[in-house]
Amino acid sequence: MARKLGRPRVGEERLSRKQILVTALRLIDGEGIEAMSMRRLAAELGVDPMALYHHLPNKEAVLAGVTELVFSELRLPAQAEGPWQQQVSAFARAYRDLVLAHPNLVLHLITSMGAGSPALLAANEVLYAALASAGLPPRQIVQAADLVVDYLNGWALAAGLARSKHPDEAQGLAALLQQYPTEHYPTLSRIFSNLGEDEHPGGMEEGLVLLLAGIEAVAQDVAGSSARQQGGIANAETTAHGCGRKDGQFG
Amino acid sequence: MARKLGRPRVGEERLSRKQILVTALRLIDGEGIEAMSMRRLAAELGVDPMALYHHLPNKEAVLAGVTELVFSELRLPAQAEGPWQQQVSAFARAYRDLVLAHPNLVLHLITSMGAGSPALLAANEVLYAALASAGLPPRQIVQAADLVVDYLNGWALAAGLARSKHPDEAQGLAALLQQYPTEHYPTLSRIFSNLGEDEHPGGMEEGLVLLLAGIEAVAQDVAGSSARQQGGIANAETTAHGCGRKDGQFG
DNA sequence: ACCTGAACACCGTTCAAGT
DNA sequence: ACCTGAACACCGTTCAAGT
Repeated sequence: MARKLGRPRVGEERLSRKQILVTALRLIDGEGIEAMSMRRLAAELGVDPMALYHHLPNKEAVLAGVTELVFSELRLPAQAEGPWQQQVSAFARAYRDLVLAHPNLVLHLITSMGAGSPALLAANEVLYAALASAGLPPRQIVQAADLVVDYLNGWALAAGLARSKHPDEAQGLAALLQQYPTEHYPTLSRIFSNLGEDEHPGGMEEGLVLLLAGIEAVAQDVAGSSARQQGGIANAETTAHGCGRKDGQFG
Repeated sequence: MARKLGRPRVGEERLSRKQILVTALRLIDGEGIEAMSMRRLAAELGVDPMALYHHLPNKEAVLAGVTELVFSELRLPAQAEGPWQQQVSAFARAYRDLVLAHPNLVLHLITSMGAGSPALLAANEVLYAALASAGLPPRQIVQAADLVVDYLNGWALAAGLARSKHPDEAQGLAALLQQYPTEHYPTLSRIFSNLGEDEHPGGMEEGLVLLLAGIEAVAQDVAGSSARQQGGIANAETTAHGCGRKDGQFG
């Protein structure tokens, strides 16, 4: 706070990349993603806006750095402990906790799942190892991992948005439905009226269990007949659907 | 193009809400979401920027209107035709086609799935009707629908981003992996090296099939023993996992 | 009613200048 | 090297004025 101008002496630099990112994250967590402007961030640090550009090339880099910072906090489970379903569940919980700790960053978190930071590759290593221990062949491992990641991102999006918006805006389907006569959307009306008040699911586990059951069905299918040609989940479709039709519009 | 000033005569208004939204969508599809500024949009319409505010209250309303416009194009399948798995698949394909037709809008599409436009309630009506015809009780219908929607949004996000970014940026996990020695991420390296070049899944159907298998497992479970207490997917966990442990950290 | 134009309070970023 | 300050080219939006 003392010095006002000029180059600081060695050891007393006022800024660092890390410090900028930590402050940016605090700003985002506290006031939302739109509050994080370069000028506002600089003000928060008590510094000229342009000083930031000596540590990070642009705003996009700041947001990428913040996202990387958060991902580095991912508390991955120890590998290969317990049944593969529990490994996947533990992975999912770690990701969920990360998102719920920083709901205002959710859009950046989920859009960065495909990026290449080491923290992310480490996370994928854990997920793939869990699925590999289920006995799936490579192609199905990738399919199952994509399924898990896509689901987690979709769930995180919904949960993050619900947390970062004002509670009055976060209307569920049930609430929206009450603005219309019941005969307008008969199935929705029937289902939600037959649902207890506190019976709404909403958690991540419920969906994950269904999803694991689906993966397991394929795993058993593969184990039961390892000599099927070209393997693949097309077999699962036949098995699971009970009707072998492969839709022509697909793909 | 002829008149320059003042109030237009009746019947020759230069602007309409619909026209603004259509132009905004064209701009987004053609040049990306960040190209859609109020000033740019006005220029595209050959009009003063402030003219827009007589038809829409602010930029957020423009984006919401564009999103609603796109959702109104959702080509929902006819209800209750064929087995429920095909109904869900048809619903999923309709949503996928919508996203792939407007990849630059993907973030707004997936964040609006929870909003309350009539088009969206109609879509949910179809999805819930399909799941209801699977014989699931209300609570599991909601769980399964959430699962499907979350997965579709997660998939749409990944697919939309891949399409709207430059192809060189859209690196898959396999490409990123090659920057590291194989012993760094042994499972990932093993799996992707055992995967044929054109064997990468990536489509929406593969995951959906796994997911439907999981729902079906629960549906059979419910049908097979309808007298189980409080029903619910906890049963599916026991059945599917083959290990009755309910993780304490869950929830 | 509908469009205009100036103005306000913001942005991200470049560039030349300070120490 | 690191920070500053003015400047540029944008934003979204308000407000008073035109017809």
